[in-house]
Amino acid sequence: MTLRILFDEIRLGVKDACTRLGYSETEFDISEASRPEFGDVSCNIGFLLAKALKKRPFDIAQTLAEEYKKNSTKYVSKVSAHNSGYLNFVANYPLLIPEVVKSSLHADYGKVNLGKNSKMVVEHTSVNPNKALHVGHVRNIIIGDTISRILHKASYDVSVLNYVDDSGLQVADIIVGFKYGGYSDKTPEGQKFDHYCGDIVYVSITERYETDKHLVELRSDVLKELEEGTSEIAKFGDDITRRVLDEQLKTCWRLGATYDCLNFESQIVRSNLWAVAFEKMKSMGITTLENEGKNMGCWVIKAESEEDKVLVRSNGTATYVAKDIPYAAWKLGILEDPFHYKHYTVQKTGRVLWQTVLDDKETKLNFRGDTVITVIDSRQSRLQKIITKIMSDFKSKPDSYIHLGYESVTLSPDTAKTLDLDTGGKSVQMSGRKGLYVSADYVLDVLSSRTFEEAKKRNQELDEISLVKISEQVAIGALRYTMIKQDLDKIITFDLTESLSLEGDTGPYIQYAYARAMRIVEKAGRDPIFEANLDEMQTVYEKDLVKVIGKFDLQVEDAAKNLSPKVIAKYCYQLAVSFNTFYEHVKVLTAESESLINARLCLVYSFKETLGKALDLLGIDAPSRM
RNA sequence: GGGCCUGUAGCUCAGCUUGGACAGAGUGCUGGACUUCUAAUCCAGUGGUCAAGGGAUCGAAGCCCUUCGGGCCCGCCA
Repeated sequence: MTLRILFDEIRLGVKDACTRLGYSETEFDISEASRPEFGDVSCNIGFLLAKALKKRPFDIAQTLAEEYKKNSTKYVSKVSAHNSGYLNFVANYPLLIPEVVKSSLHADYGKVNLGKNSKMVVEHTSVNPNKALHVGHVRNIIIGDTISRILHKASYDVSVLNYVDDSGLQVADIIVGFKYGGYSDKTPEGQKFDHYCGDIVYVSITERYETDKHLVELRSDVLKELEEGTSEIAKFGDDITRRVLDEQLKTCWRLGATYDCLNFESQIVRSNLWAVAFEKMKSMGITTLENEGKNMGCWVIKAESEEDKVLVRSNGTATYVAKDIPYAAWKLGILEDPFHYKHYTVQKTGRVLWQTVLDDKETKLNFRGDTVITVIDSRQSRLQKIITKIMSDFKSKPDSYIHLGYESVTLSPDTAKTLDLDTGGKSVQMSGRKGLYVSADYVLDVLSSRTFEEAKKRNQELDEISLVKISEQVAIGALRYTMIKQDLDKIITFDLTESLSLEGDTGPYIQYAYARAMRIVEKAGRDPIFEANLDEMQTVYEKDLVKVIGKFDLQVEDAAKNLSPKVIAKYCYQLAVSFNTFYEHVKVLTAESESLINARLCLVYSFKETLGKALDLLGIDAPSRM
């Protein structure tokens, strides 16, 4: 069982007491007590009934406390009214402790049945395949990957998609660079191909557009050829794109993210999906042909209180938003699926990665969902709002298409300075085109070597291979945690120096708590006996740890319902704090009695199992040493 | 001009969805704890007119309104 049962019991008990006292039915809150001296659980019903009953909240709480005691309770050991008016409850720990500890050992501890196995699609990453990933992309990847892990834990059947815009302007840019700009398409010695394309080719060709207008014209031609997909240039483009994509995916995998399917824009363009979606919009009256004004000859979408949005230009071509509509409709299963699916690779976790193809000899699979979450930064909110509206019209059901937006990652003044940019003390938006960014690989490498030094200092007997493994796990833990612990609508100012901090509210702090627990379990040299009596654990440190362990599923539910990955980050931190406090104040292996040693060992075991599962939702490895 | 987001301790942020008990962390600074299950830890101290003003409420950091500061978006570009 978990704390949920305790909450439910109290809710029911209070309700019964109200009924018996003849109080009118009221929606009241059962919540964790804000301070330990108030007990474990609090109820605000006194305040809510005060007006109707014309009594002080405290008097009501007191009457209810007396009434509550009349019925037998299982998980509550004490009920009392507080001066403030709250009704407070103390948990029955001798019962709670063993039940929480035992539940936490189950493989699917923390699982909640929110999704009831309904199909959910999460799309994230979706970086133009012409450059290496930078820390801004990392935020997208981590949010998307974490949310898909959480939704899976909440019993959704999740498919993860990565949209590859292989026929867009940014790809055209580097193709121009290779074909007409004099850049070799050979990967330079000691460099990843994605870095070479982004750092050198993309940035310098963009610069040259300023002075060489002929290159700009060539780009338009290349773009057209990429969309048509038949020419020599298009084949060359396809080859380049896939080389970059392969390198990008290595970084994603390094970060711990995996996917189910790669969706190529070029295939959506060639699949006729757009024509089908366009006809549907026309017949539903979603888009109209403008006969006058500045948008004359265009198909537009009318929006309340905002400018009309052009979908189809007067020359008949589709705009950027328009291209997203058939894909969104495809994801929701609204349009017939024109794709077949080809094996791309098997990822490290064993998860198979597929790719869309238009070759009907390949397999037919289903990567679509009843609900679709698209992770895109909030600068795209306006366009995403349009898509959301069209999808709810298509589905005649709101909320099936969800844009999960997040604020951008900017560079701190100090970090900008390392890129030779003086921002005058302000943080600055990253820009791939201007070459103003910090790459994900670079951050991970720096972090990894920093954590390697730390790990080596502490574990001199460990060999190089183990140390490298630990430092990589810790580096990724550190990066993933900073990207997820903050609310989605807060800007993250990335500072290279600060990102190396491994103390306090960080990923490594949490991982360290896990490693400490593992050491105790190892050194104990025996398995805990969970059937034994655990009553001897009576300190606040033990009780608090049990309480935190016991609310894992409530946190998963909260995170999934609100699509808020930080909830799990905060929970992991809380678990770690609770354990470290316990660790510093009570002894496990040298406790007073054999039975107490066993009891605490059970608790430590329960903690590390729970933290391991919670960290897994964040995609952070739990190292047994560090 | 319109739309979205944001303003809480020196700094970075929780808390706001669902109003209630002295507003919490981390970091910084000051001091303390390693012959002990790993000090990437713990303990204590320091630090806040919750941007400002108004409103409804018995009660507001939270709800409503106004104002001010900061960021982003508003192309027949992608």
